[in-house]
Amino acid sequence: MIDFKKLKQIYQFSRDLSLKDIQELLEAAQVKKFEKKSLLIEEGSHKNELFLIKKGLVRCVHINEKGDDITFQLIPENMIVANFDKILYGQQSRFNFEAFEATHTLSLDYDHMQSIFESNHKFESNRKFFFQKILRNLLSRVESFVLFSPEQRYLNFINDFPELLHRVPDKHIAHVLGITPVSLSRIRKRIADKGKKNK
Amino acid sequence: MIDFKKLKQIYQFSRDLSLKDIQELLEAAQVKKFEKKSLLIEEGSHKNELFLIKKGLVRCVHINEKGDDITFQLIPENMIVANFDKILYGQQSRFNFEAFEATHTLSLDYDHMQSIFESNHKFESNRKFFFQKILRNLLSRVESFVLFSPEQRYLNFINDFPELLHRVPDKHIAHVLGITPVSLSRIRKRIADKGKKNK
DNA sequence: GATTTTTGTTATCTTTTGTTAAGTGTATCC
DNA sequence: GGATACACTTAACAAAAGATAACAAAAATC
Repeated sequence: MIDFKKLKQIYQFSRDLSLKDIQELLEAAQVKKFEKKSLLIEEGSHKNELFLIKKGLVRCVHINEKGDDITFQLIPENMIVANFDKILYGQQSRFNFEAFEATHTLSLDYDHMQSIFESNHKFESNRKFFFQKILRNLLSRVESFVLFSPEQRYLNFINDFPELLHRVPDKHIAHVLGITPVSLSRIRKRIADKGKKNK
Repeated sequence: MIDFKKLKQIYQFSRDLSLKDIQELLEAAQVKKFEKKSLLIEEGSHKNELFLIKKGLVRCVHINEKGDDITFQLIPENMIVANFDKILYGQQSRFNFEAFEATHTLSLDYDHMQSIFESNHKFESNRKFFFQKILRNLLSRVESFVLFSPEQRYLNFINDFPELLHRVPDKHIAHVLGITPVSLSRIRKRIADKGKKNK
């Protein structure tokens, strides 16, 4: 029997496909839900699974040698969770991927996805969709670090992900921006003071 | 008649292919050479061309609103020059890609490459090769910004691209690392002083 | 609802960075 | 080879950031 909920989710993921075309994806993809604080992928894992976040929020966390918990990335709806260490280097994950909110995902094995992409050209647009999402995100982050100051970087973040401000403590956002929480607090104050001046 | 030089270069690019398989790539790819200081892609361009650097070095440069020349990336041998703005967003390039040394490339139109990849599964490994190169580079840069200090970032750079130190002025390296040339000079001094202490 | 934990701000002190400018050595170019 | 341009270092000052600690507000937990 067809799982209509899953079907609907896949449709959102890939609108260009015919019902017949998505048969394969339908069989491969799984709807997976995670409770808050549970791990999608844990440090040391060799999991090759991809997750498209349908609802919720995932925090990609690295524990450094001091034992500090550093948020490497925040992954909200319509972004992709992937074990880069495994996919790019065949190594175990150096990160925990933690459900920061109750999270619904569409999950797919990376190798399986690749073989589907290879065997059926109809999925070409999906392949592009997938890699574009990842590339855009990484590139814009590198740009923000090279071309902008921390303050400008924060303003860009507010602009790009306004909802996240209310869903995530500032300290996590600070780490994503490559600064300390205390420093972010001061930046926020500076921005607020500028706002006052202009009145 | 077969261009053996080009053939040899393509072989390096994709060792897994049979002679027959690379026929298509051979027709599509072009060996292009650039004089020092000439532009592979210029700001404002909608060029969709990819360049695999076979010899030489390309500097990806952004001119900011102050008129400062900021090196966004250094692209040496076996790395790929791509007009991200065009490929990811369909927009004109915000960067100049300048041959910093006399540079030999293997060039391929992006759309053409995609269609070749789509039409022949034998090129699957090439596709992976291509995207892996780009993803690894971007990801490691984001990591270096989020997880490491400027000093550690510089040490990592030395480790990853030791040759570049002697081929590129420090000021360009500083920009790639997201710091100013003056600051890099101080970091270098600090590292040198630490080395002395430990004697 | 009281207690505990987490979060954000602020203060202090130290370190680092940005900025600007000056000085020095090295390449480069008629 | 003399003039010019460029690269790097250093200095001086201001601005910003890191580290740490203290405190208050907010959130989570029981």
